[in-house]
Amino acid sequence: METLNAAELLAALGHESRLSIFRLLVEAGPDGVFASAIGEQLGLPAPTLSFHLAHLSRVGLIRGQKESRFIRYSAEFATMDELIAFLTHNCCQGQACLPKAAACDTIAKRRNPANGVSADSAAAACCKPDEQADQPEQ
Amino acid sequence: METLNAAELLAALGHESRLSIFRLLVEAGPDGVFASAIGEQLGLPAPTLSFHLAHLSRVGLIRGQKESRFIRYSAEFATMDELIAFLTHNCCQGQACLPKAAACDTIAKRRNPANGVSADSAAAACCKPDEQADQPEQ
DNA sequence: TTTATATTTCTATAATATTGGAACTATGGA
DNA sequence: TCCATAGTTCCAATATTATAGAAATATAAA
Repeated sequence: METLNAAELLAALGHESRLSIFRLLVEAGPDGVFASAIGEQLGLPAPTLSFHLAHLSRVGLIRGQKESRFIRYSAEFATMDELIAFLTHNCCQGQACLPKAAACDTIAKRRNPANGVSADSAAAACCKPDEQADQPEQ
Repeated sequence: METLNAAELLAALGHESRLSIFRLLVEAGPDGVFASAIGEQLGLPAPTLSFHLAHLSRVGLIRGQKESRFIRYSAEFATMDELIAFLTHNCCQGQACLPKAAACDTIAKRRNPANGVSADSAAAACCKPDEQADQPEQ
């Protein structure tokens, strides 16, 4: 992911209504939520909601799937994943940047086909060396 | 972290120049970089750079430490950490939301005082159940 | 004390984003 | 067909943000 692209994603999330929408969809999971339900839960007028949904869709953070009269929106987890990877990539030149972060030894299992995606996420916004070839620039 | 606060952080990062500054500081590590060096590397006029540094400082993503005539800026890793935690918190109601993410079993070591902060970071922007009491709302 | 350097503040301008009412389109049910 | 509902697009007012020159401040070196 390039800086410009990452900045677009971050800017899309950098608005209270859009962040609320995205978080709602992240918590909802892959099944997503109908647009009308989002608007109801967040109390947004339809045109405003539509504007923000379009913005989030345009940058690829959510996706809408039409179902008869409704549109079911869901989070694009892969995009969020890439964004977080960008933010934390090559932190501190791959050195342990936090005093306590001595045990940076679980990287190998990241995206290991054997166990899929590991569960640690926000653990350390740091310490992800380059040598592991984990999408250094895709 | 509240939604409004997280949105402010994301908005701060949602600008190409500021994101470049922040990434530069993340890669630089805890020692940070002098403001002048940042401006040189990114080719930003001094007032523009100052404007963006002030913005990032205000929201707490970076910190500036004066050293004689210079100011040494460094990333606030803890803030980035909290932001990523907010983004990924309670994803998919704590269920595995990605087909492959069956092995969500390494959460317990998150922030374990024994090994400090674990190395996995961008691994899965998902699957962080609530039950672990890992800052659900601080 | 003068000068150079690092950085900020002031300022005006330009560009961009947000908002929601009104009107429109699409779909399904009566 | 007619109506209700879900959602979008249009539009204009408003608000916010970014930009960089010029001037100001602070520090150190000559």
